[in-house]
Amino acid sequence: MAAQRGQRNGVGPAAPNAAEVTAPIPRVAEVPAARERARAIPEAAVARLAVYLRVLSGLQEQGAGTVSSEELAVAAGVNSAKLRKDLSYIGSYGTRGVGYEVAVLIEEIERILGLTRKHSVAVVGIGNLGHALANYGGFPGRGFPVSALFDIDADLIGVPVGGIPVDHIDDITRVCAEREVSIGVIATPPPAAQGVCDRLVAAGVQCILNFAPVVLQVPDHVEVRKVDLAVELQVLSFHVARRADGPAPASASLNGRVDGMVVS
Amino acid sequence: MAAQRGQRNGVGPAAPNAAEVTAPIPRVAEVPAARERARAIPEAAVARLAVYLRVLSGLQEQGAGTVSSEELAVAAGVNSAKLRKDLSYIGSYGTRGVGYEVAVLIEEIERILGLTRKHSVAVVGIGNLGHALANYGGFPGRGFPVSALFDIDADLIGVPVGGIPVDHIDDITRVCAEREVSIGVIATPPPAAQGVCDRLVAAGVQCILNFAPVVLQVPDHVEVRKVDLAVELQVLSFHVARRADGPAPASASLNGRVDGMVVS
DNA sequence: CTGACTTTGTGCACACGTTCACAAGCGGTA
DNA sequence: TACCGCTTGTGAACGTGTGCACAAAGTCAG
Repeated sequence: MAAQRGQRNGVGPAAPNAAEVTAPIPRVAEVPAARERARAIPEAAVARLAVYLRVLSGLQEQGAGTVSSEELAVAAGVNSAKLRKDLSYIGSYGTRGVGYEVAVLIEEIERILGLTRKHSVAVVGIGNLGHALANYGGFPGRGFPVSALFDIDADLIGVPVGGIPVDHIDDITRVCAEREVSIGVIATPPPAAQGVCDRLVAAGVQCILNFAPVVLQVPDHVEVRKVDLAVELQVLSFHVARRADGPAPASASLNGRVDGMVVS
Repeated sequence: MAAQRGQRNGVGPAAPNAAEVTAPIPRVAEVPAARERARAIPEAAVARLAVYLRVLSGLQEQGAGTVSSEELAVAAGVNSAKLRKDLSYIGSYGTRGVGYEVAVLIEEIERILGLTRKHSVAVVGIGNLGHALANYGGFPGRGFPVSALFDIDADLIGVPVGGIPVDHIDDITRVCAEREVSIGVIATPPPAAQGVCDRLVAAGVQCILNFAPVVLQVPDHVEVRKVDLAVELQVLSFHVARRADGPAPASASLNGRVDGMVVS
């Protein structure tokens, strides 16, 4: 979340009945509004939009033309009111009494998430995880071509992984510039992470996805997201421990899931 | 955040002066406050506690005896007030005017996170990611021994990965029971995820870490956390796009990071 | 023993995110 | 055309989490 220093307009204690934000102008005037709107989307909502997008793609493949907020919400595992609010952040693309047109929604979410432009990804650290990431099919299929791989191990240099040859980390600046990499993924051992991060930043990468269990220091203009597997497990561990204490609320639980669908 | 249905005792506006943990006199009827307290720790704080724990381990290896909230906060990348509040959720283990004793803090955080007990982990889906997880050193070193691996591919069965032989997914119930697996990790292709999830639940697994881009349906008593790589990238993409619009705040940024530390 | 200094622990206020509930708006139907 | 039922979009209430600022509580020097 880094920055955020910017003072927000004095919304204060819930602007009583502030001038209707929707503006008197019919939503035809979308030019500045659409872009300006993006700044206001809560981080949490952005992450959910990505989930909706995936669900919508699935629906589209099944030939669905429209969906109601209720259907989509269930499929995405959220409350329908939240879903509608999330969608309202990007505009009004639904039809009352009917629902949302799948194709339109996909297009709009992709636009807001910036997926209309391809974002080249560079993966640094071609160990087990790096291999997995380089081969991960979910990336290129969704607008994130992995276009560069780096490592420091001489044995790996030049060897293609997932179709892309591994470059030496010393060439990171040049290669990233050449291939217009905008997102860097750090999958190195912890001690190397900050150094790699610095190099990525120097190479002009704007966003970093960090898998190393290290707190990265970056300039304000660089966005970092981290995925820490150990932390995830520890949070789960906490829940196990918490449950072990409480006298357990008897049965109750075991809700109405019935389908015994099994891996096929 | 699946469940949460349970009605919380009317803590309401901050229990006036919650009994001090160390005090032998639990003025609120209930039992050991320490356990009860666990229920009140915000999810976000739990995740940060895990981070503090990692930083503390590093400090301990460097021979540090005590740390102030300020030092620890900087190392963990958070605000010191937030850190103190997070620590206050687990008790009062600091000394005013001095700071926290590293060893004590480590012990207490581990206790709260339930790390004093080992949690066996089962990884399902031994593809690229599954391999990475099976070999990931961060798990066993921190109380999470990976003790079972499963896949549906006959060619993999019996082959040891990271020292553990792969079992067929059909044996999941038996093997998980034998090895007392409490945490399941799903690293299968999306279509297989829900089926695997159902089997894990049937096998008695209480918590699941899901890497498949699918919304899992589980009974209320099972805790699920998901890691979705595509979503992470899309959120980053959103930030890139957002930045591309705004007139860019000129330079400014580039804060005072100086150390040119580079991967060695 | 006293007083100055340091750092914790937390009350409070604010901002953010979630949920509810309902008016507005649209399609279908007679 | 006028009505009816359905679904969206959103104002407002609520709950949670964050950050500030300070009293309480301890150390250390003299």
